Amino acid sequence: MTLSRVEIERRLNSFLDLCRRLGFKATPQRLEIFRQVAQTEEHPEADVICARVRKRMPTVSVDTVYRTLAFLEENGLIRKVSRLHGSVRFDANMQKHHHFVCTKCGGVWDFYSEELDNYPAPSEVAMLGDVASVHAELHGICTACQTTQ
Amino acid sequence: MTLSRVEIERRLNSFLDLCRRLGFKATPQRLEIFRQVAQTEEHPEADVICARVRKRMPTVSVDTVYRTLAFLEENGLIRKVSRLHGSVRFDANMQKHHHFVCTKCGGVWDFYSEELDNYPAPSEVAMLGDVASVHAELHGICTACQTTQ
DNA sequence: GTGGGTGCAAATGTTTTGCACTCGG
DNA sequence: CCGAGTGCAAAACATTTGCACCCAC
Repeated sequence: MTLSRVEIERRLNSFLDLCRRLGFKATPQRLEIFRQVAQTEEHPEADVICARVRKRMPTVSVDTVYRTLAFLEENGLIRKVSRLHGSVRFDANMQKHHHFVCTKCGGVWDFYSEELDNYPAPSEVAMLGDVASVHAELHGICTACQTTQ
Repeated sequence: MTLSRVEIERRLNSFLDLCRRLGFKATPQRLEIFRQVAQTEEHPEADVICARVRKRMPTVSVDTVYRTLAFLEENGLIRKVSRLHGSVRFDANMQKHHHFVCTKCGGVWDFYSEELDNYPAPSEVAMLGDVASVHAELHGICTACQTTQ
């Protein structure tokens, strides 16, 4: 699936819509930063986004980029593609396994699933490359956090 | 699955084995750092590991912890459970989707799979909590990196 | 006009690096 | 012994914050 002009347009409109609905300011900086994320499928990092934005708007500061990305994420326009609550963790379990992550407390539990280990990649993926391993992350609320309300 | 004394023992032995086989030094620092990762299932972050190591060996420096974790990872004793190739990336695709990650160039591609979206969590997981979403990451080598050798 | 947003600079937190010293094999 | 490994301090990053100024509404 390639990103169509129509889809990019739709995304930009949903940004303008959000601002209109909730009274946020649709500043040129915000629009440009969002455009740089919305018009690509390559999941760029913050510094890459910053560099691209600055090509068109050289005065935009790094912190505006970070603040805007946080703003866009809070309002559901973009997603941070990071795993396990954002920080690097270490695991001495070298068996094939998957993770259940509690989105409330950040706790992580291992679980095993041959079904996931042997998940046959769709042809779509076969065209992209050879799959060597599968790792799934299930997000939800753990029982402890459910009872603690 | 809880971590048994036997399993911890096995892990520590595989560390000593590695050092013996490949001529690395089994220093007390390395052993203690590895023990802290090997004896828990909670996937601790670097600073947590550092703090725990220092309880028993107060003089261990932060950089030794980082260097040792890197050393252990390079030699397949632990895994870094981290974000897509180490850095936080952003994605404006808000549909349910999954990622194919090239372990060579770090490229990330989206793909869709209803099968994964609707993956029924095993009872093991149902006991841990309620699953709200599934995200799979397939790792492999992309076609471009395969041809570039 | 005015408050939400921005830019700057400085602070913070995390990971890496250079170098001299140490100690495990 | 002697070179791999460590400790220290400083550097290199990435991200956040305080504050004065500005411009979208």
